[in-house]
Amino acid sequence: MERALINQAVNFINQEIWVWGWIHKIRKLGGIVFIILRDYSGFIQGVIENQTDLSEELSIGTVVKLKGEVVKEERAVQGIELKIKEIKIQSRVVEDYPLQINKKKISANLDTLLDYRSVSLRYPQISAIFKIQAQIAKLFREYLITQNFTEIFTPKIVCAGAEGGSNIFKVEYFDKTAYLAQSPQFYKQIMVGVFERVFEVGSVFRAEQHNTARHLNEYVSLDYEMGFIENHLDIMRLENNLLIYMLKELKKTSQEEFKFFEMEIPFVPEEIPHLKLREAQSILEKNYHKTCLGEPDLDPEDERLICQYSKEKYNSEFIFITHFPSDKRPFYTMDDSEDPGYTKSFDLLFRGLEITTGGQRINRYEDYLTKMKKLRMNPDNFNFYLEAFKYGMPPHGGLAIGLERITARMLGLANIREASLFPRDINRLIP
RNA sequence: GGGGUCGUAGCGUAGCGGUUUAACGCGCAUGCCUGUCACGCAUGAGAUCGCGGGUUCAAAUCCCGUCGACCCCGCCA
Repeated sequence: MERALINQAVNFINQEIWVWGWIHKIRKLGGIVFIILRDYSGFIQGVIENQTDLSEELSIGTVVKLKGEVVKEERAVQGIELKIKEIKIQSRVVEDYPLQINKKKISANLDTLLDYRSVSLRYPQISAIFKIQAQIAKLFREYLITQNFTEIFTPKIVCAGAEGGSNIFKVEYFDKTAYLAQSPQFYKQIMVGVFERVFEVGSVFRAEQHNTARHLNEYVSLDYEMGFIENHLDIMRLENNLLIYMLKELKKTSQEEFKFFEMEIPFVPEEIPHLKLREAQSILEKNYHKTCLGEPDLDPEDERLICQYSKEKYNSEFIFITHFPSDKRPFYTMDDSEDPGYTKSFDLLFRGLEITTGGQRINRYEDYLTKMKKLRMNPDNFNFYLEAFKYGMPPHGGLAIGLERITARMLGLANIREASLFPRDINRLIP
């Protein structure tokens, strides 16, 4: 008994096939029983007539192998139907589902969905989020590989944080203290000295005590870093092209999943507009009466307003903000010699939220020493990192995209936790 | 870390201007139903109203504490 996938059933009209999956829904109408079966490829309606005892032991979630004849049936929504002949139960349900996964609308709060994650992930509307997320990660890899990037895998247990400060998790490492990586920053820069162009898809950890709809304490960072650049605009150009590629491909592969969210797959302009932070701030003052000039960053409301502006003015849901002040960016950020006090760094905002930070990095050993001295950092603590710069490092830069953030914004999810299979936040460690 | 809101059957909610058998929808169980696709109809089970204390003749309802959740802000992807 070979398995047929549900979405292939249409190729077996008037033939008997075995399909394997979960009972998704049962509708008993007396002498006739309709059963919706779910496998990873889709749904099919099965029908039992005259021997309804076949359905007696079935409940929502029962895992079965089903034998039936595929027939054309106009009365069925999909136009085909499976006339069930035999049912082999593989696994029974021990308890009723705490959530109803077969309704058009999900009627549960986020907290409940997360508490019963193994169940809630079986909602077609919820699993679609992660189908799309998998596509986003795949397309990120795929595109960068076409641009001759090499994928790298860097340690997540580290001896020092890239950003420093208190937002770093401590872990016991035998008789030493180690930390969970906040970013692959140091390692991807080191690897520019090897492969010139590298990328990584991996988890990063932030011990910040935040509790918001856009923060997680563990998230997936899509990173890349590349050598021999002119300036930060090269990094932005590549991200622009990456996004064009991603969304073009998503349009081909994920149209079905997007339907659940009633969201348009976003359009990426040939050239995403960019503004210096100060330009953005004076626009906010002029157009929206916000007083923010001189602030070192945009606050969440500013981000929403500037995205609104970008949409209206440039017809772009994406906008780059560049030239953040030197003292608000990490030590490895390159200053812009033509704009003293400001850096060759940028954020990418998408639908009101920052989804990327990047920029050009310092690449000369002496410049690191000068910068670290100025910031009263001890270079001895970063020997493994600085070593790479002693032996020749080209001008380079890179960025990081928050996978959950881009997923959430693309699908219009209100809370970033919805875009994480098993989110880690300030009070959630289970599941 | 600061501010705000909220905890009532498995899930989503109503009741909070004090006195009932704590209500409704979904789900579940039983029965009826041969074209359902939010199937329908009938009957039924299921809640020490987050927890602890207080006020009162009387508390889901008011007060205090506690635990948990959600939203906003700082910080960030």
